[in-house]
Amino acid sequence: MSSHGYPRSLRLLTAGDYRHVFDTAVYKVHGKRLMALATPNSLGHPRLGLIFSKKNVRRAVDRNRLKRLVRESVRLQQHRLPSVDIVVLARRGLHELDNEAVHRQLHGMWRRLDREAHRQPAGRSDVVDPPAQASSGQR
RNA sequence: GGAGUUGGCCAGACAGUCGCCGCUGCCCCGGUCGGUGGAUCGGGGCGGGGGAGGAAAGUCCGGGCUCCAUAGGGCAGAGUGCCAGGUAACGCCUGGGCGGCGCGAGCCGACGGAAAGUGCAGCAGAGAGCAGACCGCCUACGUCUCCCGCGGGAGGCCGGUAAGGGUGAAAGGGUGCGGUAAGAGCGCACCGCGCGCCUGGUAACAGUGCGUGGCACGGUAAACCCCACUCGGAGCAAGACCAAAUAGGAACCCCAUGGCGUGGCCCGCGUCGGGUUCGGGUAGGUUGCUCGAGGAUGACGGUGACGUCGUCCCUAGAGGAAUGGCUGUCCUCGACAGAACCCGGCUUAUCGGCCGACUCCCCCU
Repeated sequence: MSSHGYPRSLRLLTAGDYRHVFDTAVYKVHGKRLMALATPNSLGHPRLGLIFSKKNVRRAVDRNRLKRLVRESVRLQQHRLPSVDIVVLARRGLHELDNEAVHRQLHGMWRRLDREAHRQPAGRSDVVDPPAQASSGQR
């Protein structure tokens, strides 16, 4: 369990998972040309979803590169992150940043997210719903 | 050696480390079946091996595949457009013809029809379509006036003339001689052109070939149009299968002194018909999904595109979407750019490097 792998369980998989994060969105963290929405889950580890639209990042090569960077960052720092579902959104102009800059942005965002999660420990009803059931309730 | 044309190939390399997605070997755990050793499904660990492109792009053509439609034919619409071949097919490729560019190797061309019809052509210009007299040239014919040595001369009228100037993208063959008042295919020679024949060629087409016609039938068909040929529609979010929860439906059975839930049971409380089966079907999952008009190589046929046969090889298959992050070393300091059902093309983007043919120029022998 001390590994730094990136198995399927660390990802948001279904449209329902994404919907849940957007609907609740307890935490909101901004970086340079990046934004992350997050909401607590009861799984004991974070999960990541990515939304990099063609409108904001024009070329497929850049989209692939940037998504890899975000995943890599989450993979390496998964044990320092709180138990939340995160959706990272790209803003326009993100492709102009190089790998090092993106890594720095993400590092800072995770720290802020962690701090926020500790400041307002969401012990309310949000945590109780597992996202799988939340997705079914949205019809 | 320099300049250039053309065909093909490569797409930073290596090492360490941490990951991702298929495949595969062994081991472990769990479910089901079977039953000690097996089968199957799911998960995990440790090994092995594979993992973007020449354009993966634009989605501009052509197919395969899938579903829908379809007796046959026509119209409309769209597309293609020198000829022959190649191909599953094409708007692609090969060879040939014609025209243009280049000293050349080569390159470029929507390259059918304007003697079916309709239409269009700014400005300039006298005139632009069965043409036209602005300048110029001529005044022979007919006629009038004048002069004079009846011949002749000057001028006018009626005119003649497309050789020259000028306009234009384009002015109704060219050169020369004859001819004439001046001219003119008016006549002739040569060149060119049209038509018919002949010859060569599968054909497009070509020919110091033969005959014939004085000779435009102007341009535009990426204007309508005519002619010939081709084309049913939609797309992998195609399509197929499995299928929770909730609501609703159908059939059958049971019972309303009841059934169901709660509970070990009774009372109680809550609730109302209950149970079984079936089909449709949402979320979700599986499949379609990579062995194919496939590559490599050899032989044979063909000018070639390509075809036939033999041998060998298996080379991404994701799906919120893998093919990467970090570190180090080196060099020539790395462009354009990321598969999404699969092929054949075209077009566009692109740092550079390598190899093979060929052309021109210069130098040496």
